[in-house]
Amino acid sequence: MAPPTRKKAGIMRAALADATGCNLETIRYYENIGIMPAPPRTASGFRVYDDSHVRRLRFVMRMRALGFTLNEVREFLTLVDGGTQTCAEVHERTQTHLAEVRAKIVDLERIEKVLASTAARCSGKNVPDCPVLDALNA
Amino acid sequence: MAPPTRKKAGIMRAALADATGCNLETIRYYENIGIMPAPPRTASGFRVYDDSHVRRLRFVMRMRALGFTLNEVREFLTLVDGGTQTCAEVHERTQTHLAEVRAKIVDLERIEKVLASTAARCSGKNVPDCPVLDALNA
DNA sequence: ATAACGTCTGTACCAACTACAGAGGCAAGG
DNA sequence: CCTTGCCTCTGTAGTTGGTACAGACGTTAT
Repeated sequence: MAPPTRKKAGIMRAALADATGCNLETIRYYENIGIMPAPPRTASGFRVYDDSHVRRLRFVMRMRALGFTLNEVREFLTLVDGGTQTCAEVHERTQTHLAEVRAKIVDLERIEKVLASTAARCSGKNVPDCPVLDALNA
Repeated sequence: MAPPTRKKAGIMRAALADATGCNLETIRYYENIGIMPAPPRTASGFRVYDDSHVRRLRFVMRMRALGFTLNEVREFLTLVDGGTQTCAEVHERTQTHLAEVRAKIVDLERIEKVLASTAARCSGKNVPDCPVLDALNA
């Protein structure tokens, strides 16, 4: 029943996509740009993934969901892979990213205010004279 | 002293960039994708802009600064150029965009919370065990 | 045997620019 | 007159983070 080796089952690309929710093509893309390691292949050239790939891809996807760029993901992975990472380094990068996120929020809130107040001046009627366009032209 | 025609002075690309704060290359790009009209040229092929171009480019830049996509800009410009635009249409598109901006803010605030609370669990000390990475791996 | 998938590769496409190479225009200095 | 130097022109490639083909194989089921 058990195959010759007891090593992790081994799944193919579509199964990895299923297991992680990642897009099929994105997996290959991540391999190409060095975010995911090149997995072993079957004799006929098919990629074979295991639990470690599932874990790594989930890690990547969590960082992306938190708005980290792929470069930032790469840096984190380097720290992790090197085994020499310190909490201090990770903390600092996270704080930097947090500051960027907060800056974006401030920016969007400024935009929100302008849009809301401009739109509020609009009658919404079918008239050719529009305060929104006037504001943009001013 | 006055040139044969009294038409607007006529400025070149770099001057338009200066007048608007737009990047030099972006002006040509906007022309290529139909956001800016192709201006008249000198005999030797240099683009000659006037006040109308300055106004249009400023309009585009304001919309971009408010987070509208170039497609949205194009739509607004079509409404304006057609002369048939109604305030109602402009208002609706602005409201749609406003809703998108608000959704982005909500999204970023969620990210901000996760990042802040995760980072807060971090000692910041030079230890190899990192709660941030643990959280990303969980 | 053959249909119906799955996987492989490379490549092109999206937004919204930015940058660069290589050619040519144009004015001023020597 | 010629050169220097800056301007403009064109097309094309690079950026980020993917997505989507096309066309060629591999694998499995009937």
